[in-house]
Formats: sequence, C-alpha cells, structure tokens
Amino acid sequence: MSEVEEPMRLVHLLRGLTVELDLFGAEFASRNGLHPTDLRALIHLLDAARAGEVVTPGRLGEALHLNSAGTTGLVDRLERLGLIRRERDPQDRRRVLLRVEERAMELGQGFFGGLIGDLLGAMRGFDPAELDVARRFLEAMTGVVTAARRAGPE
Amino acid sequence: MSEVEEPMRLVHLLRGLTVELDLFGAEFASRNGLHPTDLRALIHLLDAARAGEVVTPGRLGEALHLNSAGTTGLVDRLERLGLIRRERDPQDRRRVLLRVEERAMELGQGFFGGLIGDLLGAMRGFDPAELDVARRFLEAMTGVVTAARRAGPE
DNA sequence: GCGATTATCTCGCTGAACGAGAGAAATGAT
DNA sequence: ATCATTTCTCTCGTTCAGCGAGATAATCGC
Repeated sequence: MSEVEEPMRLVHLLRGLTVELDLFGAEFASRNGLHPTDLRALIHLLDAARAGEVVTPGRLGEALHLNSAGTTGLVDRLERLGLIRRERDPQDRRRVLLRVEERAMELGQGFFGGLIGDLLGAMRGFDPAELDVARRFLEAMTGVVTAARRAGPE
Repeated sequence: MSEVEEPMRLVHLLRGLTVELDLFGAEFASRNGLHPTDLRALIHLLDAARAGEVVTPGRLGEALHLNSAGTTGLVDRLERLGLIRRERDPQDRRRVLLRVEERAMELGQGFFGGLIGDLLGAMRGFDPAELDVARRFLEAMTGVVTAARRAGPE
C-alpha cells in the first residue's frame, strides 16, 4: 500500500459512513410515518430544545431551506402527528413558537438512544489518546467540508 | 472534562460532519438542476463505472429504494440531462444498460474533485500512525451503524 | 411450444415543496 | 398619534418526484 492509498481510503470511509447514517435515518423515518424532512426538522427542534432555544416556523424553515409555504406544511404535519404544538408568542404576537411534545422526545430517544449507546460502546475499544486523535481528525474534516460549502462547490 | 464527555462529543462531531456533507451535496445538486435522488444516483453510477460494473435501471432503483415507476422517472431525468444513455443489452434484450456519459464524469469531478483534494490536504496534518487510528475509528463507527441498521432502529 | 419469470415501462394518483401574495402585528419616521 | 414599512405566518394554486397497479416484451424451464 503506497502512502497515497491510505488517505484515499479514509475519504471513502467517510463517505460510506455518511451514507450508512443517512440510510439509518431514512429507515427510521419511514417506519414512523415521517418523511426525511420531518426527521431533520425533529432533530433540529430537539437540539434547540436541549439548548433551551425557542424555535419559530421561520427559523425552522430557514434551517431546512424550505420556503414559508413548505414550512407551514411541515409544521402542520408535525402538529398532526402530535410531535409539536403551535403557541403564539405573547411578546410578539406575529410570531408562533413551536413547543416540542413529550412524544417527540421519546421518538428522538428511540432514534438516537440505541445508536448512541452502541457508538459509545465501540469507542471503549479506544484509549483516551486515540479518541483524541479521532476527535482532531473529525474536527479537521468537518472544517474542510464547512469551508468548501461556504466557498461553494464548483 | 469528565471521561464521559469526550466520547459524547465525538458522537456529535460525527453527526455534524454528516450534516455538513449532506448540505454540501444538496447545494451542489440544486446548483446543477439535480434533485437529491439524482445526485445519489449519479454517485452510484460513477462508483459502478469505476468498478467496471454494468448498471441496469432495476439495480439502480434497488440501490436507491425506488420502485420501478420511480426508477423510470429518474432514468428519464438523467437521460434528459445528458448524464446517461439507455442501451439495450444485446445478450438479454429485456435489460437496459445505463451508460454514463462524459458529462456525468465531469460533473462528478466537479463535485468530488475539489472536496477530496481539500480533505487529502487536511490529512497531511496527521502522521501515518494517527491516520491509522482515524481509519480504525471510522471503521468501528461504520460497523456499528451498519449493524444497527440491519438490526432495525427501534 | 407454452407457462412462469424477469425487466422495463405506462397510467393515474398522492403529497411535499414552490412562487406569489394576502393578512396580521410590530416598528419607525414625521 | 398615524401611516408607511417591515416582519412573520399562512393560503392558494401549481409542479413534479415517487407510489401502486398493471401492461408489455423478452428469456428460461419443462
């Protein structure tokens, strides 16, 4: 194996990993009557809820690159599924706050819980120094992709 | 930082990385008038072409989890875009072979080329032993996700 | 040959997401 | 204070990816 092969193999591993994660999410979504977009929205809402942030339809649509009409449809869907609740903001009554229901938390737990546990389990096969290398590596790769995205894929 | 925090941070890094890669792909796709499915199909076709394998609509649809009607639509789209060409298999004239056009190769190069170069560049900041750790780490994580997917997300 | 199987495509439909724009509430200038 | 502007959400009508059902055509097994 030459010295060029090893990094290239890592690139393919990265790609393969993202494909697997996507498929995992897609299968979970379809089992629960969710569309890919719904799952992405749910993840975003749960992240925000955990960070103690308030999400409005506008912000959600922005995060998912949906226009306002599509966002309304998405919020309607999530509300119909009992995952979120609309609530007028008393401070600024133009705004609607999206409250995450208990059911959404449970669903998120079902999605992430098991997988995260397994990932953490697999990480126990690495010592702290190795995990630190992995962290630096992932940070470096994420930085590259983020930068490339900002610059715009040519 | 406790010892539990570090692995959890790695989980979030992994997730963040896949999100960034997805967004990168989605932006590239929409810039070129492609749907997410079209890009996934293109990647699949280019991979197969590089491996010297022949792809038929049936196999492509299977890989992307589309039914036959959806697959026909997808192939129509790709053909209309001049990315692939339909060709009857002379051996088994029920089958159609999907030939990848030059244009698709160039498009794939535009998508992967720059990003891969940047990723390889960033990897030069790691010595061989570290890259080996990263490889083992990614393989372990991929294994977990693949296994979880087969078992079925609960 | 002839029925069963395989591979692809056609038809009609559903629904996610879009563009355009309406409607309500807040903000700022005069 | 009032009126124009801006902000936020939602409605309407449309487009199009993907689905289910089934038609069509070629191959294979007996």
